[in-house]
Amino acid sequence: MTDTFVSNPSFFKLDATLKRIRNYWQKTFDANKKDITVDQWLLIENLYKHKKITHNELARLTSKDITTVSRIIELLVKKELVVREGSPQDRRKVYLQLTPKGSDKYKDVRPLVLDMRKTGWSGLTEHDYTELTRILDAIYQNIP
Amino acid sequence: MTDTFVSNPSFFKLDATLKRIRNYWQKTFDANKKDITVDQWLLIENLYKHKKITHNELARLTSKDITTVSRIIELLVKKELVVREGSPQDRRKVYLQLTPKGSDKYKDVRPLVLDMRKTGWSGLTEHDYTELTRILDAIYQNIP
DNA sequence: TAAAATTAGTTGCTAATGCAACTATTGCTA
DNA sequence: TAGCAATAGTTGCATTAGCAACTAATTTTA
Repeated sequence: MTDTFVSNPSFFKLDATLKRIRNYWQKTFDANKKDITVDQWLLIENLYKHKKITHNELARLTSKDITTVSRIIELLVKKELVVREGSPQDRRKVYLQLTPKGSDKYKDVRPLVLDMRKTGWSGLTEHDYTELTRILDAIYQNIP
Repeated sequence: MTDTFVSNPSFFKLDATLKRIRNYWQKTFDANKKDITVDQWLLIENLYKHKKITHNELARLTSKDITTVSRIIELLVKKELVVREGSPQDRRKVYLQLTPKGSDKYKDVRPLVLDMRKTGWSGLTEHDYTELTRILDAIYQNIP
């Protein structure tokens, strides 16, 4: 790998792309009055798939800090989309679950998300997706 | 593009990779007592390259909101790494410039950044870099 | 079994993000 | 030229991020 290559700002491009996607998603949520943020959506998506998990597990699944998860969940509880339920076996643990309202929110928002993913990937191939995944995974693994 | 493909969480992977990189950079800055954040570095890097620019131009160059730039600059001014200088021609404009201390900071931190980029890309080829750039640019352009 | 270490989660703090609303200045236009 | 629109930047607000320090509960170990 040459020096000119190394000096190229890939971090910046990653950051810029992600910000653009995040912004597009948020604007679409807002325009459709979904009353939800992008990261709140990510948590709801994972809670829908995994039914009943703890803050810690949700943090691992979403690559978020547990403090961040804790605070986003706080907001979702206030919106009555999530309930917390202490574990009787291990009283340190708190299980999280979508409420019926939370499940409805998931089903309501999901089509929008699929549409936006389609938009982002239009003109690109499955091979492109494989390549992106491979390269990002490699970078991820390279970092100590 | 198939539906299974579209439902794959590329946003999440981008987010996770970027967070990992950012975290690695910040920890390296901290371990070497550089007293700087990743985004503060990005602004310093751009100010070093462009010498004398406004908040607006810096925002465009870094893909940041102008309010974000304004506040990060505030911190850099407090650290005496940047000076603000009003334009006599257009009194709305404020030009930004690195102080000598700011230039020194750039030269001091830059080797660390080059090293970290090398680490992130180890085992990958220039073609991989080209592919990543191409795919991210395509996604960026796809977003309305 | 008592003490120490680990684990789950919360709270305080600082920073980055982006929208809306605001001030100040400049440019445009009727 | 008076008035309106556009531009540059700041401030207020809510959200996400992550580290450190903390409480509470459980597990390990001496």
